[in-house]
Amino acid sequence: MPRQSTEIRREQIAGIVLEIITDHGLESLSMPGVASRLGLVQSALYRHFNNKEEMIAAAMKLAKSRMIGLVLNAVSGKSDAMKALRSVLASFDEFRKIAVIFPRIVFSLPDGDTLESRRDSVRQIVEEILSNIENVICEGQRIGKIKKSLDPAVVAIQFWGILVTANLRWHLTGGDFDVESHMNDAWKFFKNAVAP
Amino acid sequence: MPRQSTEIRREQIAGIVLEIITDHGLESLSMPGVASRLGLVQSALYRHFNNKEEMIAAAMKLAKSRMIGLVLNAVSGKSDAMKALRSVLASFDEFRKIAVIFPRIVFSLPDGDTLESRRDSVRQIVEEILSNIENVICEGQRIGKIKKSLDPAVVAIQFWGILVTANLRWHLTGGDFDVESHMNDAWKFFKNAVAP
DNA sequence: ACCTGAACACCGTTCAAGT
DNA sequence: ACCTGAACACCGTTCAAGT
Repeated sequence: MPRQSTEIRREQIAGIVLEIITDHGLESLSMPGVASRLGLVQSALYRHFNNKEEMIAAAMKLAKSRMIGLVLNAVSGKSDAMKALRSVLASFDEFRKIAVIFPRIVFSLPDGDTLESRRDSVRQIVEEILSNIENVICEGQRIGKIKKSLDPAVVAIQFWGILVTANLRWHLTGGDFDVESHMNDAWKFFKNAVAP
Repeated sequence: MPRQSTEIRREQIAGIVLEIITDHGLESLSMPGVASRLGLVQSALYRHFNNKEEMIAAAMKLAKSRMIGLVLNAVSGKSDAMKALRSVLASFDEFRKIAVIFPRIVFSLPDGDTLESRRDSVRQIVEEILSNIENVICEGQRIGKIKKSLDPAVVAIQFWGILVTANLRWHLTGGDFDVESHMNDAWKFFKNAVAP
């Protein structure tokens, strides 16, 4: 493998780190592992990142942009707010693939500052997603599909709960559970709860 | 620290491991760390457990019994099903303290069999909790407080979602969020959705 | 039966040295 | 400017040896 500029190496490393965390978890992420995928020696990584934590942060940034893109893509161009929300649930499989890394990060718990900065980056992503969903819900209230007395923030969290519980069930069962049923059931429950 | 029987050592170790995972996370769990808390040398632990994984399993078993106890305690002796459910939400703070370890385990992702056996133990616990909640919901349907057309399993998962999202929010914000508001809002939403 | 101490392979990080 | 190779402290596990 030829020499590469730090700019390119940083991108390569972020991609590999994200892939490893997504497919094999944080515990399987090792400097020798990342380095060998690039045909390098582990110490070479320290030219491009100060430490492992910064490599993880770069991977998180990548995941964030993919995640936001996914949500925006799901809701955009839908004829009304309820269809947009349903479409977010429908893209759960892509959602889930990107989202694994967030609980892994949040619940990994190293100590002190490291913890806080990891957690903060996930919190920002979740807040951005929730705010996007909140917008859709407001739109739903405007067109009279969602009860106006409900607080959009509360509804957004309940909606987010559908994705979160599905994600947990998926990981608890190793993917062996009926996603479609979960979504249908949860959606019916949700729709009934928000109906004017 | 004097010599102790394997029986006593296993209990001591399980307690210490659970405490470390709960307070500092799986990453901070080290053989030297556990051993020193008992005034032992790390290799001494291998007399009582075959490896680190079995120590974690013992800690999980401890957490399971505490968790089930908590739920049973919250629902028992309540005058009706809705009060029992609300009381589960009210005990969130204790719930959360015990429950941290589950996502930590589920999302830690070591490889292969280890993963599967860790995940399975958490799945069993979640299923047991869900089945307890389902029973309460059936009771609620019997006394006419919950719409009879709803599938108790679906309602149980929606209810579980309240705890799960609260737990996530708690960890995302480092405990700096209004639990009571979350519970009040979510409960109102839930109650409205299940009302006959 | 319970524990110690030395050893091994592995990991994250540093640093001097190569090109 | 990018990379290698040796070194260090740390971890999980094994094993022979102590009492």
